[in-house]
Amino acid sequence: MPEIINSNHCKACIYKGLLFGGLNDDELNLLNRNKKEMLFKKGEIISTEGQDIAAFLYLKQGLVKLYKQSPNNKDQIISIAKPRDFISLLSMFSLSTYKYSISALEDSVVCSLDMEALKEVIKNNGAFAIDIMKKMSKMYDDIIEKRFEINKKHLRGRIAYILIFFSTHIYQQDEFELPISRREIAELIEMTTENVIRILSEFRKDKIIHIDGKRIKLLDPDRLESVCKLG
Amino acid sequence: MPEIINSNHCKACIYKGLLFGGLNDDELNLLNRNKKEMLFKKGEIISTEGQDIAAFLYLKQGLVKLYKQSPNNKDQIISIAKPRDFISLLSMFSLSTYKYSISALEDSVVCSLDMEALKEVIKNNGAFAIDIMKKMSKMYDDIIEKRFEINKKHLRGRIAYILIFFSTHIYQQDEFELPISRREIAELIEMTTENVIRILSEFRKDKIIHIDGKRIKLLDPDRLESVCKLG
DNA sequence: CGCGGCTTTGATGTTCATCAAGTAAAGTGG
DNA sequence: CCACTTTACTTGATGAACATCAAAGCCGCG
Repeated sequence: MPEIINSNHCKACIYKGLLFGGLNDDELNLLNRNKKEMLFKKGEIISTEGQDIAAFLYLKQGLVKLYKQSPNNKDQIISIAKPRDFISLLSMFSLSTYKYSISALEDSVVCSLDMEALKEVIKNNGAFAIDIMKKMSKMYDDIIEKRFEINKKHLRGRIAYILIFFSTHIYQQDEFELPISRREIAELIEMTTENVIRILSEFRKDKIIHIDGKRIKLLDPDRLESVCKLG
Repeated sequence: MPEIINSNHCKACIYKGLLFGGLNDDELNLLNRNKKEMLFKKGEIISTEGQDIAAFLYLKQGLVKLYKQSPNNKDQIISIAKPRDFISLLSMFSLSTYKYSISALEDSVVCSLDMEALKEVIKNNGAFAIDIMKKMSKMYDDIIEKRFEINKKHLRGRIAYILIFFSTHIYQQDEFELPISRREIAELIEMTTENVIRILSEFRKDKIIHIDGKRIKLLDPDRLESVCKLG
């Protein structure tokens, strides 16, 4: 169960400019009315596919995964979302239920707005509607493009890709703690857990990376980059 | 070069209800002003990725493919669109240029609306904005879901899938003319041309289908269905 | 007529999933 | 706190699935 935490009025939110910069006071008041800010502990589920959509969510802090559940314990991770991402955007206009599940990979702070209120604002503010569409479109395009990129690559290229992804886009550091298990890596880049491990070991033997459990250090980012491109 | 053909006023369009049912006369007049209806011959390119987005397109007749071009002659087909599909929806809110290329697989009639006019209508009509979002969201979700489904399958399953797709969703018949080459099938379901041919031949030998060039007849749809599920 | 694109089949080798088996780490209940 | 169970991680061996290479026939088009 997430902990509800105190929060500012939307008007004073530091993230307002992300999407709500063009709204007037009335609109912000409407959004603020049923607003909640919640802290999800690592591992907690934020929403489950099939559930009724009640809230529009965005991530203020932490890291989450969007995924589809599969029967035989083989989930499919669609995407990793980071702070400032609108994590319920993909389900927003589905027929009433969430298309994907979301869970916290790290302790995460999520801001939750009432979906009906948001739709009300969209209806009355066309410029805002277009902003939402742009965000939605970009998020979808990124997912599709990433999928194709990953599928084109061989396994070594995929692992390189995902290491660069975490290093460059998530942590902005050469050394970091992997937020997901080997198995989740497999679910994200469509291969088996065994091969994730095998190839990480190869990279270690080749002195491209250093591994200590979940702690990864990129020793030779250039070579990793070239494996990503060519593999 | 497409041929411009005469067309009704939007108000009288038989496809109005698809998306424009809730618009008033002023809005329909605005959309109608720069409207064009065009006939593209089989093989003609309707739009190219990277081009400036000027028009909102929908397909009245025919069949088209949406695809991404790749350097070494290996395109990636994203999706096949059929009449009543809004084929420029995916690019609509990208930063000014088309994300995908579109070309005609069969002689196709495309209705082209001025994109700026359409955005104007969106801005002033929130309910319409939401309708567009729903359509957009569904189109993207379908693409993503289809991608995952295809990638999970073995090659035989993929071929079965695509045969069922054409038979059920496009032609509604057991016998039909494939609108795309073996190579395009490969580009659509991510395998090599040789294997497309090989597996079609296997299906022929197994008496699951009958092949005469591009003409396909499903002899045993049930078995095909089960190959699709299990393969 | 010849050239290029599409189709077809066979042979070959690579990539990868699967199976098996074992160690380490982490949660669970008495 | 320790025995117990489960889950995560790791490595090797094996075979299946698949891409690649090669060669040839076919057809339409300039």
